[in-house]
Amino acid sequence: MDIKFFNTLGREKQAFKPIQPGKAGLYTCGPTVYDYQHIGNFRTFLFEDILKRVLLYNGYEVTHIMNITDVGHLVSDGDTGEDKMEKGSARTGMTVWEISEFYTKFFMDDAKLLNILPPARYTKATEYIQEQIDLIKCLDDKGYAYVTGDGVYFDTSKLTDYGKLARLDIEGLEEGTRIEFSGEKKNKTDFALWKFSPKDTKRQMEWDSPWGKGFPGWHAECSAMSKKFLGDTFDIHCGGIDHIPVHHTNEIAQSEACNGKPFVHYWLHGAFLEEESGKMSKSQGEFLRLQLLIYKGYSPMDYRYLCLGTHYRKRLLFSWELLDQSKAVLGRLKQNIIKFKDLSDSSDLSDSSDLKAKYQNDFTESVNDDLNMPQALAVLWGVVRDENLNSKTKLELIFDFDRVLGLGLDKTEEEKPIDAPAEIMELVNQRLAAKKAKDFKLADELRAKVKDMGYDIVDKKDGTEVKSIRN
RNA sequence: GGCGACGUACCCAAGUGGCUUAAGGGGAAGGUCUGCAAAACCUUUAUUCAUCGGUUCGAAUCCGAUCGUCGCCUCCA
Repeated sequence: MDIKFFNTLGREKQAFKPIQPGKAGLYTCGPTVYDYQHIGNFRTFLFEDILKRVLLYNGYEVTHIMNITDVGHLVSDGDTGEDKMEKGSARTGMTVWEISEFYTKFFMDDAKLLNILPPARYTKATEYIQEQIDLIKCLDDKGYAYVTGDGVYFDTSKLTDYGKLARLDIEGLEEGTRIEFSGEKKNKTDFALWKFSPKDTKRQMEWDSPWGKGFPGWHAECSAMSKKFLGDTFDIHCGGIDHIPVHHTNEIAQSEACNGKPFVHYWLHGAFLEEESGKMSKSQGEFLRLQLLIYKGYSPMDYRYLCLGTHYRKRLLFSWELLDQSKAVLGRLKQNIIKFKDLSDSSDLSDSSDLKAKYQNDFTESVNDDLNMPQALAVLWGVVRDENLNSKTKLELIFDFDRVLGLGLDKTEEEKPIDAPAEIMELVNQRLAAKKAKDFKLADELRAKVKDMGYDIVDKKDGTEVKSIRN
């Protein structure tokens, strides 16, 4: 079955045709490790994870590269040479290298909690400086670069199709410009390939280059590292929707100018997670981290399910109410799985392999249609509710679907009754006695009392269980 | 100023010309079970897709206008 992707290049759904049969090269723009990643960042990483899982589900061998940007993102265009890493260093008192390590670790921990499959390789920008210099040299040799007082720039007027990905209206851009250009750039869209270290300050991160001491511009890394690990031309490149007009546009310019070949066949971009006040942004102070959700009693999987509920190209408005909904749904799904597990031994219905195949087909059709996860979830619920499927088959289908959903459903286990403190158990036993004596008034009072102390009493057929109340 | 996206029930959301006089989930209401709860299960919950006009045998889906919301053009997932 074909997989269809909405290709930003062309703005239409296209059937995926890999360069090498059965294989897919995938490059996804990773985090800039100058701060924590917020759940909005992770929405994009989750979308990319789903994409990769869909390719794997279809039997592709996926080579996935994700960069870690630990240098080179300038705070603003007219800045003083400080980049985000150096700025973070000044803020925290750590060296830039310590900062990089610190936030990279937090990023990877959160990614793991969200059940995001790790890439074949994480590539740190600072570990591939030579490759970036080689790229810039290549552009310089071919006449695409020029040197100014503060760096080496790419001359975008040398390309006839600059901005094709974003469908940039260069003239409109010029007219509507809100920022003043003080530098020596020849064109508004020209961008830095290499920035020189400021003369009066010693940067923590700087390298020698044929043009002078400094650091690479923030687009160079992706072009250089994708070339190294995936080749001049590869299959799929992803990122947030915000990367279309600048970062990805410039990557294309660099790579295609140097290599003389098309850079990427399919560009996929994820829409933003927004709050009531607009999009989540690190530069606007407070932001939501996964750890905060966990602190508030939500599971990382609750958030993953939340993201699954909306198509990746549609913007998503985050709210706690929405997260509550997701938590409720996932809880119900797991309850069902536990029920099916109990029933699956006593094969309640004869198998219906035709029906199973139909569901499998429906699911594949949904995820292969530009990652239509809301549709895929509807198929999942169809399986859960279908009276003509036996429990064993339902479980097989659910776990099969979870290879794409990544909700860790195969690890679903009944919440173990916990060992409550003795004082709680004492009250629980008193209630049980009251219940047996049919003194329900006292029993209910005792249950309320226990609840106030943070525990739930649940009566089961074969006894009473105590659970701690989270949140 | 330029570029672009979006507006489907109380909430989230799929569907983008006839298979759908609109999937799925949450919530709510009623029911089964239980001393009662909780959980689970069953039933019900949009003649209607921002508004107005047009195209068509046929539109939520195409075209136009209007209103509204938002993003980008500056670092950004």
